[in-house]
Amino acid sequence: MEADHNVDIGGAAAAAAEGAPVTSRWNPTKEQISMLEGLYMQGIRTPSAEQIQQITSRLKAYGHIEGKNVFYWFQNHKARQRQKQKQESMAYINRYFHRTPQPIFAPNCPNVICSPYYLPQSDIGFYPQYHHPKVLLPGGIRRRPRTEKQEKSRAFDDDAPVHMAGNSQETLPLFPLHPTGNLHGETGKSSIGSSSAMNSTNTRSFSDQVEEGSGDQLFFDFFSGEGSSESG
Amino acid sequence: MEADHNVDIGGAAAAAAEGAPVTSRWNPTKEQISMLEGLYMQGIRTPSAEQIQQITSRLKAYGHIEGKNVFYWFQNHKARQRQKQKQESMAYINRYFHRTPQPIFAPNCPNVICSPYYLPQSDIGFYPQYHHPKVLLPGGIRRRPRTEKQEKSRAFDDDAPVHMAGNSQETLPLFPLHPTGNLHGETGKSSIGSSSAMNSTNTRSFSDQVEEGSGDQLFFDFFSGEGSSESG
DNA sequence: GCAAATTAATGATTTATTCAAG
DNA sequence: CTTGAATAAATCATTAATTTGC
Repeated sequence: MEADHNVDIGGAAAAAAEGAPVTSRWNPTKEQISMLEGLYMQGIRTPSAEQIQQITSRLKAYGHIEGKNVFYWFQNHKARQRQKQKQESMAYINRYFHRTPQPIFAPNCPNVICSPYYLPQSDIGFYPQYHHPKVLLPGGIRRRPRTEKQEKSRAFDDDAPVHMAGNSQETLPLFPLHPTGNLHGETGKSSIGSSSAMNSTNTRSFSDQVEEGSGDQLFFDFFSGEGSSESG
Repeated sequence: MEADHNVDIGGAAAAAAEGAPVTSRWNPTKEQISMLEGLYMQGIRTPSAEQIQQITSRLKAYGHIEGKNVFYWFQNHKARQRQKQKQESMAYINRYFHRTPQPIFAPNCPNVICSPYYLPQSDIGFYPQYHHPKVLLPGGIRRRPRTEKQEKSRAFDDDAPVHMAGNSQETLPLFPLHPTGNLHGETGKSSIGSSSAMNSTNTRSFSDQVEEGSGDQLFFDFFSGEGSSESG
């Protein structure tokens, strides 16, 4: 229970109120990036919810940040590192093919490029998370050593939020989760305020979502219909 | 700590108490599926957080269900419907090619298969959500009308859960969101009492969160190091 | 008829793509 | 061009159907 009073519970909202550029998207500070990279280098690839929370909490000291940002950062960083690696591999292999008389998959297994920059030195691969070296061939070979049994993966927490009743100091960012759901439309910006959405005009523009207006109509209508005559 | 009153308010927990197979994964009831399908047929493709919450609340009357289940259901259903349609389209085209002397793309535009099983009868395609016929050619044509401007899409709910403080009656499930991360882990475990679990025996099979053992070690170690001597 | 073995569905995760802000 | 954010596709894993042998 530290005096985290400044918890800018809602950086965006606060910023808006201040007149700042309502940062529509997270802008990581140097420190934040450093720390994130450090964590990544330590082998953290897909932080668990707990970890995300902790990371977020820590990083909040260096600027506004939410769980989702951490989540996305790792997601993107991982993907892009892999991408980079893939490209390099490809280049390497290409060069290899163009230069040498293809040893027909020599015993050396030249295709195992592993570790563009963070590979374990030898066997110290005991990261809490999974860190499969994962060769990443240019375009074929789809590895899937995940069939082990899966540590158990970290899934949702169910719908738990409700636990923390009145402690307002923390406001655990809960972090985003899910790719598409989302909230209440434009007001969203203010987010934290706890959410809400006082009016949610309508996000219907590009993808799906029914307009909240008539949408809900339909939505509820359906329920009314089914709800009453169902059970059979 | 807890007296294990097993508030079986949750389906899983209750089932466990009863002797049922601790269902490690959601098992929708007939009613739930019917309603979900109805909603889908109404055009709902990617329900917003609010919608998910409402749907979940309603469906709870027919059995245990959580926001994430609803979320996933739509995700999967959408994907699989599309998949199915694609296959059918392919089959159709294949047959077409094998039978007739390819009219060189006749004026009829035979490639527009649209609607394997739920197409509008003639022009009544005014679903609130997008209903792009979206031909779905076997393997090309990647539509992307999403380039509109994006109202801002409905993203996560940020850290919204905190809203309802002590009202234990509803406990709006906030809904899961996110594909992989998950949320506030620790406390989460006990979540609402709905699921989870009093002792973690049941859901833990796949649930989430590492046991925070060595993993956190590293994690914190880093922060200690960076955190203390970082700042610059 | 029932239980073990298979197969088919489908819930849940992860990875790859895509979009757009800075 | 970089990269945070969002969505879709691919995959994995568990549960319900279904089949098979007794």
